[in-house]
Amino acid sequence: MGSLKYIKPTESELEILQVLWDRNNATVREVHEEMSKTKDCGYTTTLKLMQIMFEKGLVKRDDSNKTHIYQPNVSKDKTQKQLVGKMVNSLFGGSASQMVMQALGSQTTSKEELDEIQKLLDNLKKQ
Amino acid sequence: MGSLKYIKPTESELEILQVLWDRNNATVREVHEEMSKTKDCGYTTTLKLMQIMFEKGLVKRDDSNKTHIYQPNVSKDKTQKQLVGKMVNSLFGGSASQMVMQALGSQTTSKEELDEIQKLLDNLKKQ
DNA sequence: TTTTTGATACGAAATAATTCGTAAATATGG
DNA sequence: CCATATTTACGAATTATTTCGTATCAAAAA
Repeated sequence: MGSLKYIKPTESELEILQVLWDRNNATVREVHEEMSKTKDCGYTTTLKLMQIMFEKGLVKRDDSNKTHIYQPNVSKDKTQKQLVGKMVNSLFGGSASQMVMQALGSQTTSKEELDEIQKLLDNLKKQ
Repeated sequence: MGSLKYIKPTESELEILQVLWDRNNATVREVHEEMSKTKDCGYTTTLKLMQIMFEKGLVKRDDSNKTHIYQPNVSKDKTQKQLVGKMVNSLFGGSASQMVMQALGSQTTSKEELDEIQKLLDNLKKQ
């Protein structure tokens, strides 16, 4: 079950996936408009990236119309897990809690968020 | 205060920094031996990488002897913060707790580690 | 001293990632 | 139908990263 190969999205690919995860599906133009807010590159650049992502299997697309509609083909959740795991291993010697502490320590976290984490923690402790 | 520019270490550079953080200082040979355990590349490759890191200011070195001694020139803590922060923003829409939950949910975490996190959580809640 | 060993320097090849220009195809508006 | 807009395809240039070969120098061994 699940896809067998781990394709690590590049930085640009992650930006595109972000948009696709948010909107569930989008055309190249829509993705490009969205990304133009924070990044400056030509339309065909975005197009090319998305074509490559299609070849890699990171996205799927409906090309029954001239204007193709793209969708993510990797889940946000799995991708997050994969990249967090990689970072835990390469930067924190495999200790997730080290990373958690770094994240909680340096970012400001609201009371609601802290409560959520507390709940999760309680669950983990039970097991 | 602190260095003004943010140099994002590449993946290979992070591996090298890892060794330097662990040992505080090391020669190219030592770094290379250590990395050879998990990675297969020639000695001059490691050397070149470390020379580039020196130019970028990621490491410093004592070259008063023929065999140079390298030390990290960026702190582990700051680098972790920087990269975690980047990941929180690019993958978790800026929510650190989202990332924390992902990290705790997918990795197995020992009772000791959970207790540590609990302590940190208690502290954060007090404020 | 001569040879061998181990180190740095450095150019450049190999690979990966990003960027763009141009051509061809299809739709849209006059 | 024709002109214009929009889109995809695709080759290729650019930039970043990783890799290695070779020259050179200095220390240690013979």
